[in-house]
Amino acid sequence: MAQAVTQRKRRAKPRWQRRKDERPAELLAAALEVFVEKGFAATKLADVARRAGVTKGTVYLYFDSKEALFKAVVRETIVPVIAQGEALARAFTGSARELVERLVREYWRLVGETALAGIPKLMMAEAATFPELTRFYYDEVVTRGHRLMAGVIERGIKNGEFRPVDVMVAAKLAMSPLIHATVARRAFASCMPEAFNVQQYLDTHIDLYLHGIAQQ
Amino acid sequence: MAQAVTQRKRRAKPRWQRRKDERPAELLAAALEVFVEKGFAATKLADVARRAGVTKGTVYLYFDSKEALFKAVVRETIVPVIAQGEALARAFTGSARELVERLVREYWRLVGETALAGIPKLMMAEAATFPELTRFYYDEVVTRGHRLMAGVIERGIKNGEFRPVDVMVAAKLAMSPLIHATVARRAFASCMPEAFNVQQYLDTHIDLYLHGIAQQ
DNA sequence: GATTAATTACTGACCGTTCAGTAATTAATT
DNA sequence: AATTAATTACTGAACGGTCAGTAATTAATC
Repeated sequence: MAQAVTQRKRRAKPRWQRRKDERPAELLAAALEVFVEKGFAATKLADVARRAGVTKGTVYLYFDSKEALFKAVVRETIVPVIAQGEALARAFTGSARELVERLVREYWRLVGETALAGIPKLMMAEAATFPELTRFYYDEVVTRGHRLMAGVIERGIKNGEFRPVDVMVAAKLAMSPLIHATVARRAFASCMPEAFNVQQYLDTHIDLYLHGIAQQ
Repeated sequence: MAQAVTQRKRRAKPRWQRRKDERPAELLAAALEVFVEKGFAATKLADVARRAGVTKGTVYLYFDSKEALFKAVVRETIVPVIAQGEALARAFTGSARELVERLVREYWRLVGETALAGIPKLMMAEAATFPELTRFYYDEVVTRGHRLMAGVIERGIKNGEFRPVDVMVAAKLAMSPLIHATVARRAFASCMPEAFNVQQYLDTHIDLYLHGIAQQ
């Protein structure tokens, strides 16, 4: 009788569960949150673990160190998005100006307004601490993203939609208001209570940019 | 005789100097460097002190705590620049488009390519840790800067140089490629060995932006 | 020689990392 | 199906290095 309480019935939930397969992803998601919020140095692994529903020790079953966890967060979360953008550009059949607009809005949908928005902030903040990771990020994310946009702009120049400009520089200028907005919005979230209509910001950027680069 | 070596002669330079008046500014300059490079949490006060030519204890003669030092760095280094920009705009007599260009280039000269470039990076990274400082920075730097640029754009719309757009949004879009460049350039400095011609980036931004916002 | 700017030596809290032990799960045996 | 043995995912206490902050001491300047 008294035993019935303590005795493990099928239904009673145990103090913890074994979730070998799910843990890594859960830890990465928790780590992304905390790293973005606090930065690398101020992040406590106990905090990450708690958010993932485990304790500190468990982190070390799946990652060698705090640094390894950090690197895994960056490497495994952001690259897929670039690939997605590249696929979109390949499949697109409309005009260059339509594709520029599409890519800008898609970036916001997939990065700007998701948890991934934290990654650029994190890389800016921690670049000096992790040179090799920074190199990876710069090559596989920044440059690859710029090349993607540069290709579109080149297409637009070739078919007469756009003025002749340095395509790599123009690509950076198409992206930089986006990156800055993703970073700044998080940083100053508490300071812009009502204002900063993101949609308007995106609309105006697309409008000004396409007017600016348009032929004649 | 043996004394003559240890004895303090007039000429022999003392082991350290008392520099009550200069220390604060020297400590702030050193602190800016280290905070920017390492972030708040990873910065060691002993390191800051060493760069300022003193030891850790001295820091506490002039600043209450690490946090107080950090806040002083932000508060005392950046605001003067804004005031300078405002004065420039007031005194300017040319067209709105010339003033936009002038402000963009001036921002780069005074912030982008100086040690001050670290401040925006720092604020993005540490905003969550210092809400009250962030509010200060947002009000006294970000918003004030945007209002400055918005005023110029409004002038341009009124006199027919520019198309009618939301001036605050347009102001943000004039600045965001600059802020992003200041932050990204530091973060990825080691990754862009030769490339990234800043002048070309500025020129193209001004060109595209003014074309984009120009009437007709 | 009095004052105080600066150094030096110290403390205590914090946190990444380790690892012995525990409990959840699976497999083997009856 | 029930019992027991074996496995291993997970816990949490403990260790040790680091560093912000402080107290005691020294020496530069007036």
